[in-house]
Amino acid sequence: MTPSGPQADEIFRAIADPTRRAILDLLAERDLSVGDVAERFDMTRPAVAKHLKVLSDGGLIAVEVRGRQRINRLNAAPLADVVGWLNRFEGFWNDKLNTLKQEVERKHD
Amino acid sequence: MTPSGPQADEIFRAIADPTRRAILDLLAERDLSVGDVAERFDMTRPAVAKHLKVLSDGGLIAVEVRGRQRINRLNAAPLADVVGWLNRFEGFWNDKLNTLKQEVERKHD
DNA sequence: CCAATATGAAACCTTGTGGTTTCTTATATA
DNA sequence: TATATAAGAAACCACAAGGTTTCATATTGG
Repeated sequence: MTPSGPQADEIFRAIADPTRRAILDLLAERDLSVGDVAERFDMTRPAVAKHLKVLSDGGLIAVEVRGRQRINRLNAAPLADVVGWLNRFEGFWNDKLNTLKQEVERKHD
Repeated sequence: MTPSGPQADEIFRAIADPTRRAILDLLAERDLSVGDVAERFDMTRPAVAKHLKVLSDGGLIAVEVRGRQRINRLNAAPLADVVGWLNRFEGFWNDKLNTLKQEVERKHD
């Protein structure tokens, strides 16, 4: 059972693209207008605007219209779905880490 | 700064597709051959095989050749990269959760 | 050895995705 | 009010992605 609904797909899709992950990283530091974001990437503003749209579709950013510019603000809450999905694998990499730890400890005897 | 290297992209890409996430969910329960996996989806075996390839490229499954069948085993370790990337947003949704908690507590007064 | 089985591989199709350019619209400001 | 600026919208393009069908190959079991 994968996270609920069509929303999850949009979130996973949103973070699948490296540019979009980088945008989220930027917005984690400060709110930025579309143009501000576009300035920091080697691509045109419309391209960046599309990425912002995808992020918005995933609910990962909120857009505040301020005069003629749109300020994009990070909304990390939906990422909790990703964390939730990852949680079910925690046992697996804990097992791995435990195995590793045990091996290290055995070598230290 | 997004997770390091081209590997991260492959991991994020691998988990972006709902079918592939479902496959990982399956493999979390037991190891399965290609055919075993394909049986549980409404698509042809080659299609499933391609998904398994993507998962393998991301290092998320290990394939053990056993006679004429390939047994796919989950390897969740690379998902730690995703967790690592998500960690930087922890402050954000903790803030959110805290806000929520405070509101609930205020209402309970 | 022969037939069935499990899979890989290649060719192909349709749609989605990430990007561009160009044009329009709305808001600030000199 | 005329002009700069910020952004949305639409048309277009190349390539990646997800799927199919068909064929080839290796192993297993009678």
